[in-house]
Amino acid sequence: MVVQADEAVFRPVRAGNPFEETVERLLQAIKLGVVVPGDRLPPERELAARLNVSRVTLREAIHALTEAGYVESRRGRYGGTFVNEKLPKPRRTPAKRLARDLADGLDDALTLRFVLETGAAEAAATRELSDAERDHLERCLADTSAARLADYRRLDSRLHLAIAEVTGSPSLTSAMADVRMRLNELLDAIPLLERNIQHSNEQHQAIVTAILAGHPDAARQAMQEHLSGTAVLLHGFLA
Amino acid sequence: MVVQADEAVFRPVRAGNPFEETVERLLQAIKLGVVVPGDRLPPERELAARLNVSRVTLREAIHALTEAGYVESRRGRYGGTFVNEKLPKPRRTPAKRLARDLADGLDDALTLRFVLETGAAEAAATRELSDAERDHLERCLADTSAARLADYRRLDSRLHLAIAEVTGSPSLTSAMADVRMRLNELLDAIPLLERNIQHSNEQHQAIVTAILAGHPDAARQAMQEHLSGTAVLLHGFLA
DNA sequence: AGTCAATGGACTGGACGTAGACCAATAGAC
DNA sequence: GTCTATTGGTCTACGTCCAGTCCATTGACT
Repeated sequence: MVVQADEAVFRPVRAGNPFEETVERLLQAIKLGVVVPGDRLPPERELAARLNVSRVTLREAIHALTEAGYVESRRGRYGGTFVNEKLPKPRRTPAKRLARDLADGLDDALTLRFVLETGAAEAAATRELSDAERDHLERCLADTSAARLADYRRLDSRLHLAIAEVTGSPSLTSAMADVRMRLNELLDAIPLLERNIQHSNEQHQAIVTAILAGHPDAARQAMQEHLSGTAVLLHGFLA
Repeated sequence: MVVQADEAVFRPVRAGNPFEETVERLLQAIKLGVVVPGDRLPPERELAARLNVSRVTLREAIHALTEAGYVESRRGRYGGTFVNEKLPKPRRTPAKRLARDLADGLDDALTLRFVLETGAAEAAATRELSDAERDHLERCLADTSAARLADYRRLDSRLHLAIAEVTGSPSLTSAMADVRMRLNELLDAIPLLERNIQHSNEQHQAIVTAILAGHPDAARQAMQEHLSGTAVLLHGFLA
């Protein structure tokens, strides 16, 4: 039984090379809706510094995303790298890959997500929120409600991330972003239905209302119900 | 308000160089009680593979820990790298460093810890536990209760980690190990009192009992009370 | 006493990542 | 129209890290 803690502590120090990690991060920003189509990424020099990567490596990552159709770069003053208006469709992950992920860590990811998201909802409802934070939450909620089917996953992620943001804990936000990326890959394999969206929107409303009203228990409860939906969906489709 | 999510997503891809990260990981294993004095670390070749680091880099890290007095290496078959019986005292972090950490991320770390640990306690109580897992939990609880003052922090960490382990989610365990390392540095600056320990042990007992009985709400509640103790302690001493 | 498998210790060539300087283009300011 | 600050694009010299190989040592087993 020392085994399990070993696994956690002696896990890889770094997942891949800096290039791959950087690509993953930029994809995270796009797929989780942190930067939306039309947005400009920070200048290469600044972004490289923030990611703690050399400019060369960052440029290679950007180049890869350009080839994949996610971004476009323009030179000159007031130039920069911009997120495309038309994002490429997520390609369906091969079934073999899904099966591996399933055996590997579906329950792991779902457990962690449950803990992080219900905890974030509770923590957000506990805190005293500024006006800007309240506006931000409501804006994200409205955006998600109005989202078309193609944009739904992205704006839904953005809303959940916004809840993490208003806890005031960047580490919590990062952790949630990471686990969401892991799950989104699996979710992309599952069809998104109109009535699921409607139900989802109602739950979002309940969650945000509880947070803004400062009701931690209600917020946690609402988030818990919301998450159980996708959890059974994933288990149903993949198990 | 896009700022906060930016910070989370565009955070550094890697904290330091592989050498530093590796040292940090090995220290984590020792300081959180995953490996105890007298234990042998996995062979260099295996450990390097698991950490995804070259053997050279791992050896440099081990060398650093040897110099610092944490481990000792012996050659030959049945040799290896062993954790010293007498561990070096954690050196008091300079007040300036503490002040920085305080401003930087005390609330961040405390929020994340709260979310992870209460969530872990709840998740552990929700799961069906194997006999081995129940034994492991009780063993860790007993070890902590019997701990002498000098060993308390380490065995306490080990117990909390054990709770994460029995959730069955390695990612959750890793996340808890990381945030605990961040907080332990601060806790080392605070004197440990006998009566705090006694109180702590009673709370541990309540938490483990609730988990073994399969009472998620009680487990969460007990953990919440347990954590609030050190939270106010830290705020009191550092704020 | 001898054997041998497992382990730490040491070396080398090559790939990858970095830092820093410099070039090229662009759009607004004047 | 010209200037100029800002941004992406390119190149070079240097460090770090890695994969692979071989050596040195040890202690249990025969």
